[in-house]
Amino acid sequence: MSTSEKHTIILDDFIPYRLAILAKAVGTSLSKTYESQFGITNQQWRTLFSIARKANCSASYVVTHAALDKVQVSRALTGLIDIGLVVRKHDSLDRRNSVLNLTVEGWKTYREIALKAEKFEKKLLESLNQEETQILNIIVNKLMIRTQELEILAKK
Amino acid sequence: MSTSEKHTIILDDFIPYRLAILAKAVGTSLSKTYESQFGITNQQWRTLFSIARKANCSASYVVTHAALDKVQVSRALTGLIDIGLVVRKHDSLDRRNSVLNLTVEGWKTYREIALKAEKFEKKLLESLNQEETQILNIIVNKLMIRTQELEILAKK
DNA sequence: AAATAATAGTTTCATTTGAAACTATTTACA
DNA sequence: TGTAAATAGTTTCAAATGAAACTATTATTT
Repeated sequence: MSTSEKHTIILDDFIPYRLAILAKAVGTSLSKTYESQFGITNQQWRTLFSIARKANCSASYVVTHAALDKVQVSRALTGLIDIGLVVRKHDSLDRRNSVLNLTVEGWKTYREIALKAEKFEKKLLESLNQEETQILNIIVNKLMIRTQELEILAKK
Repeated sequence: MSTSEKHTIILDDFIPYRLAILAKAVGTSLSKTYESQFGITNQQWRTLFSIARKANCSASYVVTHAALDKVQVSRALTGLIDIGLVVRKHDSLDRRNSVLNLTVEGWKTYREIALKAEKFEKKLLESLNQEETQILNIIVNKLMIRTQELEILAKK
């Protein structure tokens, strides 16, 4: 096989690859601001943020809101309850549903992490001008929708 | 703790989260186009593409070029050699280095996957106009650089 | 030249992951 | 009402992961 077998895909220019690399780098960098200090995983902080957003929510709410699967949420909750950041009750009207809330300590931790996360995002976006930041959000929306469309098309 | 403990982070608006969700969705969707058909993992196709890019390369080249760690590359290569897509020799001048190449079958598979990947990317980017596509690339570059800068700052 | 350090790559082992099976409870319908 | 299906969440188990230890080879130092 000769080198005339040329092709066009260069990994560094391939958008799905670039997005994967970028998201991983950003995520790793962010996680350093809370993992060691609070002993909390990515899945746990997403869960924490979801409950902060909606008191008395169920685990299924967290599944949807935090883009985690139910196994991940179950385990994240076990951890958060263990370290006293979350309390779980059961819905008396439908005992299958859990009723989740942050403890006082949970709110405190949440606020600290939220502050750090905001600072991180702010610093990250300092590299973009206002127009770019705006377009970034539009692009992410469009690509999310497009990916879902392609999924549906592929199934047919 | 009352609901006056309001905060500002909404997961859906938080860029690091949005990037993670998007990259995962795009990656999962793309992987469906090759995983089942070719029995190849994400790490394996990245390795395949790197070797296609540079014949006679070493595993370390793949590590850098495909953004994988050396354990991942080692395992990806074992798999690719097993199924006959890659051959490995040793550099006679420095026997620590491997010399990697695609087999005829490897080139064939590569071309088929490259074609699918290109089609996928094309379809994905159809949702953006030309200006947006251009800005997307600029943004990804800027954010990558910025993330590296923040990493360095954090270490100090 | 022998000892030490560095490099390329592999293997091991403990942890993380997620699909599938499971428990508990509620809803649908025969 | 009793049986089947659905839903919420947990546990299990097998596979994927990655840090650290390892092998093999080459480079550097004394």
